Amino acid sequence: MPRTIPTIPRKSASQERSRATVAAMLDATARVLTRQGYDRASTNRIAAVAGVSVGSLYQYFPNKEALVAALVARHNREILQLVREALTEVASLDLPAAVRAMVAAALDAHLVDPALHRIFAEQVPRMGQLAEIEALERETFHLVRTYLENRRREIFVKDLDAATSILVTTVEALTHQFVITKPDARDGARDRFIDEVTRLLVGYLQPHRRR
Amino acid sequence: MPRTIPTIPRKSASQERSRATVAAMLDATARVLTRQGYDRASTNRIAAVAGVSVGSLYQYFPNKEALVAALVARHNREILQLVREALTEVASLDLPAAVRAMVAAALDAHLVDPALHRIFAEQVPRMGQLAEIEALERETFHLVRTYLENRRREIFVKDLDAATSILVTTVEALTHQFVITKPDARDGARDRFIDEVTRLLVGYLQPHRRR
Amino acid sequence: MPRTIPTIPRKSASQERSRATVAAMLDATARVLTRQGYDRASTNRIAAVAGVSVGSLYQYFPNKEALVAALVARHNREILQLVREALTEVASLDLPAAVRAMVAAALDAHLVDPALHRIFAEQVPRMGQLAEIEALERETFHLVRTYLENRRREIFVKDLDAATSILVTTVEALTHQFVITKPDARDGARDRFIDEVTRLLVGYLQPHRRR
Amino acid sequence: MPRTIPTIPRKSASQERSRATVAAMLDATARVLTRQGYDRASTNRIAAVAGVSVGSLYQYFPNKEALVAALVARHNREILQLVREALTEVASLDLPAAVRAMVAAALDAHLVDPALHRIFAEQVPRMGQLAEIEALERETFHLVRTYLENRRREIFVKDLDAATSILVTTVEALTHQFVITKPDARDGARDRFIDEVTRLLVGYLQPHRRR
DNA sequence: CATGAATGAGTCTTCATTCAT
DNA sequence: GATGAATGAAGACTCATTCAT
Repeated sequence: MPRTIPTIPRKSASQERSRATVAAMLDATARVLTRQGYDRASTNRIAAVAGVSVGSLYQYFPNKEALVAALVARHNREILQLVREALTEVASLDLPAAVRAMVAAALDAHLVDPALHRIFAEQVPRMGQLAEIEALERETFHLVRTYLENRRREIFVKDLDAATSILVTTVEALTHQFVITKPDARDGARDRFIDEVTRLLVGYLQPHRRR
Repeated sequence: MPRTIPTIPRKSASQERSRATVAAMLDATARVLTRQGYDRASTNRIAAVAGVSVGSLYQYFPNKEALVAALVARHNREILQLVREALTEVASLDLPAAVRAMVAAALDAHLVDPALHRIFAEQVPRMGQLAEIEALERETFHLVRTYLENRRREIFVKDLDAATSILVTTVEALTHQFVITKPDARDGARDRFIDEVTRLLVGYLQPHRRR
Repeated sequence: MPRTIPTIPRKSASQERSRATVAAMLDATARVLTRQGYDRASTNRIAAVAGVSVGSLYQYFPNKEALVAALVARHNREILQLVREALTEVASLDLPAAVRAMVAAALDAHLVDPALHRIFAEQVPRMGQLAEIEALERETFHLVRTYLENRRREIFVKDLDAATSILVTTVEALTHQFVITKPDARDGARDRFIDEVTRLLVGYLQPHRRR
Repeated sequence: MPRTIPTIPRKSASQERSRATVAAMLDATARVLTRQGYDRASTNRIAAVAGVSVGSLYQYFPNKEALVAALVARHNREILQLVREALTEVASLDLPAAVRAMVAAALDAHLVDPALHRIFAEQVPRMGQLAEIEALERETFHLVRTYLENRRREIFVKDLDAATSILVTTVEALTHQFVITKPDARDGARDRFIDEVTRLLVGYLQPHRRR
């Protein structure tokens, strides 16, 4: 009996091209967004940069918002990937090591595309309401909360939700600011930053411990 | 005792009217900005809401950016006022009390006009580069740093600048988030929030202390 | 006592200019509509023909539909004027003379701007729903019905509404068709046409009479 | 007697499929036209509704106009069928019966697809110039004229062409209006309508007769 | 023949800004 | 100084049509 050579089904040519086209569009969106800002990012300009016609762009995205949302989604997928991995590996670590890993992961996440991240944060209207953003926040919250829950005996907090929220928000804000203000930080500065943030948060979660 | 006739030179009628007109324009800007968002805030709409003609608006502001910048400046003056007062009164307090006061002041600052604050933070392009914002940040940084400097012996930090930055950024981020997500928080929730943030920061600055 | 010279309040310069501008826009709309058809009548083209900028056009009309509606309204005012006058004068005439006058008035109405009338009838979407059209139809119907009511004894119809409707529709259709197919008809042809239509309708309303 | 094997050459599979495809396209056109109006009826939308690709559509029709024209032609064929049959059967009838039959036929014709008919009449640009429409009008005119010619002695008209034109136009207009304004008319209303129109026209053609 | 992705001219509409009154 | 009509560049989006696969 002839063994059928297993064939991972090739994406049909058209599908592949589609994918490439969409990717090019998102790349162009990111590029225009970071180079020119949200206001100047017109669909025509984006299409031009992507090397396609506006018409094609509208074949894939019903409107400008959807285009930006798709870019946010793609960006978030990358970040979520990092965050998930980091928080998975963290499960067995003790709190200081875990917090340190989280902060490091947050930094990595912000360094995926700092300029883009900044535009998202500062200029995209109704960014917060985007389903993608809410999902990312929810999942991050959930992952962190789960970790803390497992370590409940080691930490000191009345309200786990509140603590999670403070943890997540603080890490995000400090990381964001660090990346914005010190885009060229060397490893040394980076490590010192991580140390400090870790100390801040561990001190909050484990006030009893002498350090 | 003869009552002193107030001699502080009255602003001339026209100057006073000017002020009122400008105030009306800024009010209108704030109103339109919060009601409709940055994109929909056209100068014509703002002028209409202010009850003046576009022409008049351009008599006072060379362009839309300047208009928004002026509003930012006015808003910042209010906030800076609060912050200054709080940080002045704080000078004599010990660290926990001082931090608590700072957090409370930050909350008050955010509650001056949360909706407007949010628009500024999320939609105004190149907000960060505005001279007014940088000035506010610089002054806040400086005030906080001065306080910490005076208490240097009581606190544990290697790098005072870094600590100040972490303090300011963390307070800002947590406060912002609190105001955004819990706009209707009662005093109880508010106090608990302040407690937590204070504990977070005092634990960072005074790790040796038992609490 | 100095007699105040009675001054018919001049329209202020700006108002007058406004009027002229709006008139120019409607003229241009009519022109483009008849020359190029509804599809080709873009707001930019109309503005260009009117000698104003698109922006100005949108200062007066919120969208293309409103522009066309305004033109319809203006056209209708002229027509309604004719119809009203004719039907007022007709009150004292006997039926044959009255019908003849109505038909003549309808012809005049159609000759106000036959090409435009045609475009309205054939190409403007949802023309029938326009308030202006419905109003014109309603008033015409009412005027005719009132006349017929006053002559009720002389005419033979069971259902006055139905008869009015038939009268109005028939006159409109025949007139329309005459103007379309014989745009250059001489007086002779015109009179013969009026004769025939009159005979048609009088025969319907007064079947008993020998003619 | 040997049964004749039917030899009428079956359309080849492909020809049959072609026909079906074209029919589907025209159905889709009609559907989109009545559902969305002429403006919104894009070729892509039509193709989608027809379940074919735009490309296929352009294989059969060189452009949008041709597509609409073909639909008009198909619709006209149905109507012409009705009209022809009616006017053929009418040949032997006396005038009142004949007119009544014509009006009834016109009504039937309008009820083939009233919504589509309306779109044709109100929105399709340059509808009147379409060869299909002119042909339909010409043939109708001719059929009616022939009938009247055969009855010349019984009717009173100076100009047979003019009379035919009045007859045809009036029936068309009244029928159209009836279908538009009373789409749900019961048989009673329908019969009364036919009565009135018949009386109108017979009175015109046979003024001498007492009725 | 069929497909449907791609095209890009053209549409409606908005808005910062100017300037004659 | 105030007014607000006018401007026109620019933006989002559509759609008839083509053509490589």
